Amino acid sequence: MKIATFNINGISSRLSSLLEWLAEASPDVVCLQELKATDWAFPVAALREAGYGAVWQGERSWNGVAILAKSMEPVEIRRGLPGSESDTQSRYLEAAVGGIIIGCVYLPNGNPQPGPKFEYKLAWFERLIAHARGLYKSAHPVVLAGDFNVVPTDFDIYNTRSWKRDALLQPRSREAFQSLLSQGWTDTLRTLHPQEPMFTFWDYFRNHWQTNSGLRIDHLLLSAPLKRALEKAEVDTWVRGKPHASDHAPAWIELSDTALTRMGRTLLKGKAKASRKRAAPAKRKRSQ
DNA sequence: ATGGCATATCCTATATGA
Repeated sequence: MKIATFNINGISSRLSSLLEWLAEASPDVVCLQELKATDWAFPVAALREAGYGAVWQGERSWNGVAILAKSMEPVEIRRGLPGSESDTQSRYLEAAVGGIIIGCVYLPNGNPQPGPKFEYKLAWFERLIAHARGLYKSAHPVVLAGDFNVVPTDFDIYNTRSWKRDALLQPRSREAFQSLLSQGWTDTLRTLHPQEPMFTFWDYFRNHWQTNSGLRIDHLLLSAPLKRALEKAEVDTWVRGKPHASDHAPAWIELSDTALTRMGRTLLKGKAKASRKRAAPAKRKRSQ
């Protein structure tokens, strides 16, 4: 199973390149961020024609997240994080696809910092960390994928010189990301490529794409049951090189289907065992 | 400290992104 994340930077003006990438890469699941479109402007018909079911949470002008699934309809679990009912920004969407929980994340950018936008970023991050803890502990197979707007280390950027003051590199942003990982999540791109930067974003300025001056800010994280299934983690950099491209490239992982099948059986067994355990004391009580 | 570019919208201007 191939799972991807792609900050599309405007789905309306990028629809043709999205369809081209879907046809070429054929991912099973896609997390999209920065739709920059209202719910009713989401191109559900074009995506269905391309073979993808979708759930989405749009917003006028900014933000917006979606989860696509090949030949399936993702089953929506939640939109928005717990504890942010008054937050109107569309930044988190969660759905089940083929027995896996997919969390699509668009973390606030946080610039300029310091300031209220940076505080909003950190507060949002705390809510994500709290929700992720529950997901991880649930022992479900979970993938958290999206634009986290954090450059985890200096190795994840071409050069820190002009970015030192940026919200993406601040110690507090990095601490929050490490705190999330410390729950046990696997940072897939870094785990499978410890020696390569693996950039996912190149800004539109100063020929940064042409000089490969990028940042790694799009991440795919795995919960414990999926770790053994991880086979590949890559970035489709060719998409960034196309004319009229998003400033992000799609990043994706490949999970072994045989490992997923095995994992499914183990999880079912575990559930059966757990329900027997729950049933056992009740029986004893009744017989007493 | 600013700008370089790109997207969106209440569009000969402004907010936001990272």
